[in-house]
Amino acid sequence: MNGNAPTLDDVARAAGVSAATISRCINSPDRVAESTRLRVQNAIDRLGYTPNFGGRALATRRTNIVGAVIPSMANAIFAEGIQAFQEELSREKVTLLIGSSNYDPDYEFEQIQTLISHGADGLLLVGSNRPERTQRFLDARRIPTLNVWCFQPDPDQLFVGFDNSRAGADIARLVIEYGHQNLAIVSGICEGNDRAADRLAGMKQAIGAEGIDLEQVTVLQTKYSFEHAARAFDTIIAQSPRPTAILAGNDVLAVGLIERARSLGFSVPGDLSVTGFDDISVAQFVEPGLTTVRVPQVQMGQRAAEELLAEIRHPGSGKSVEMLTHIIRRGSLGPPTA
Amino acid sequence: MNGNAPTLDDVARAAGVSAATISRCINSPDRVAESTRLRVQNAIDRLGYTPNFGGRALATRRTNIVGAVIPSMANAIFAEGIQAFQEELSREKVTLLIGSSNYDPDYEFEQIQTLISHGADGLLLVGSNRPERTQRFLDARRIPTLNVWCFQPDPDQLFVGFDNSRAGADIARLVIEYGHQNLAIVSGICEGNDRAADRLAGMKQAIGAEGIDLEQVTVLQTKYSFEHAARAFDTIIAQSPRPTAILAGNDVLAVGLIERARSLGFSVPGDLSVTGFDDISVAQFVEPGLTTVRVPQVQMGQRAAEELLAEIRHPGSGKSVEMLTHIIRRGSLGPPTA
DNA sequence: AAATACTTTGCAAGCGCTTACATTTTGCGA
DNA sequence: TCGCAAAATGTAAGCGCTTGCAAAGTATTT
Repeated sequence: MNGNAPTLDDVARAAGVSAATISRCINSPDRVAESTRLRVQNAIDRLGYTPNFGGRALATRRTNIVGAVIPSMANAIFAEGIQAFQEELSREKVTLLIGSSNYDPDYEFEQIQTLISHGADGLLLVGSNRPERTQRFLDARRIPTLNVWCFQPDPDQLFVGFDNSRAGADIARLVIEYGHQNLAIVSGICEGNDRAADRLAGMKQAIGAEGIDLEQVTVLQTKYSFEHAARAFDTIIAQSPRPTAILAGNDVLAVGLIERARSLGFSVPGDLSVTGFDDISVAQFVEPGLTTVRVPQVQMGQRAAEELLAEIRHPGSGKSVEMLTHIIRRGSLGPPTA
Repeated sequence: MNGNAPTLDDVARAAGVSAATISRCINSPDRVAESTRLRVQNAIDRLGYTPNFGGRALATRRTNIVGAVIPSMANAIFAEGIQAFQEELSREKVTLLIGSSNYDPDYEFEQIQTLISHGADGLLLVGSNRPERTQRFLDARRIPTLNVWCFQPDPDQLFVGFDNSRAGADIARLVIEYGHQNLAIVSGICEGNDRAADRLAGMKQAIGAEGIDLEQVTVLQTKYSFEHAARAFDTIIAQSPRPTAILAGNDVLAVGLIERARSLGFSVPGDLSVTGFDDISVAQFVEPGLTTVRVPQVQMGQRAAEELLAEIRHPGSGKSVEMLTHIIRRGSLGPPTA
């Protein structure tokens, strides 16, 4: 905040009216006479006045800020959704405060505290299972909170997301339909990440239900990076019998797997099929295109903004929304070669 | 902000001291006697007190928030840099407020106003040429501001970036070295985007300097999307003589060009070379890999945070930093086939 | 024991804004 | 022309916090 920024009083003096009138010009223009409003507007422009945030927050007990804590900004997965979220918010003159947790629950808690101490009127969080401590803090503060990227039929919380488990099951089923019997899964790290855990659980459940022995399915958990995926690939390819399809918990992993496969001379899907999850934009630019689960990020972001704002303005009025995912078929999944 | 949140006075009453003492316990603990501090801390914990942000901001005229306005969050180009920026900030207990401008100067101005009215102590902006009006506003407010993604030897402004023009020239020169004489450029829209404009200018300058007639070089400006790039490709490929290389102002455009080329049956770089700019992660996953200019996003973000914080804490102490780019050679650029 | 310096605490004045209430101005019907 | 309701504006009391200054309490020195 700047020392010499003009204040309401400065504007009032310049326009020859009282501070209250200026305030009204800004907050409820129709309660002010046309002529004064013009004069005031003029003074505001001339002085370059912007309301002081602290003063306003103090007086209204509202900040018009909402906070979001996402696992990482560097990840394309969240970028589009958060962009949509913020566009929707700014339409309502609400500003977004962003923190990122690096997939670490402790760090997430810290970020949540920061956001709240900075006056966030509400919070957008990714996923829903967080440590007791975090949950307690949130409950105590009664800050409107909305969870995205997952969905649970819990009436005490707000969700705008989808069923990761079901989506995981869907894609696993598709792979099996193609005739694959020898599978491997490369998942993200499940600890502290319910989306990853649910996807994995869904996949396993479907695989089991299709009569494949889960003992025979290699499951690796690894960080979301091309390099880690490559390493995972090396482990998997060394096994015998060698899997004919790898289900990845995430497109980044899938792309990493494909790249590694190709650079080692394997053909995808000839020697090996790969599926992803999320449908980030790279998915259509790898060779072959990635068969993956499309997540409605943009809608999710928009809808999340709507519901969170509703909840903030009229507690109790925000609603949970379950969104649907669907599978995008591209070249990376094919039938196994005998 | 919550209605029933405990205030300083509540804590004061609970601890049996004055509000001032509580405030001191929080902000300068060593000016308070050990015994009282303990008692106060106890009361704070018991009541679950957190300082009210508005009150504090009002009293200290500081928010510990910095704002950033980036063209788009959906664009991978900015994601990594901003992530690094925010990590660096949060190390210093400073929070990031983000706005996005959608490459629209008016909207950018609006976002800047929002950020400032929300109390941002400083601002990170992308690029440097903005409308008179915006600049005037910024100057009037004397808000510490730092520009990234570009560099100018202007002592009155802070830059942490690189010379887009030089980088553009570099890549153009490389293409010509490969033997291309028939060139086309697909640039981003230059209006209101000095990075795009500088890159284009640098390319043109280098092309001219190498003795190629600029009149013969088709230059298209288009939005940053795969679709727009595809359309640009169609225009270019219809020309005669047909260019043997296309210089893109950005990796998104380059990837779009390559995809379109391949889907129309052209071989890259056999029939046509393509170069990009930025080295976003897709660049290494397209087929062929994209020859492009690597921009040190992460360092830029980190360094920007350091310098901006310096400038905020001690006006005048922030320094401009010029970073270097270098060309990453991958398969998309090859010699022209006669 | 008195004088001095230092530490610890309290008092109270804002910081810039909103808003209930009071006051003034305006418009309009009688 | 007057009276009155409605519209426009002003007054002033906070919102929760920090901080300069003053007061009170303690320790140290003479």
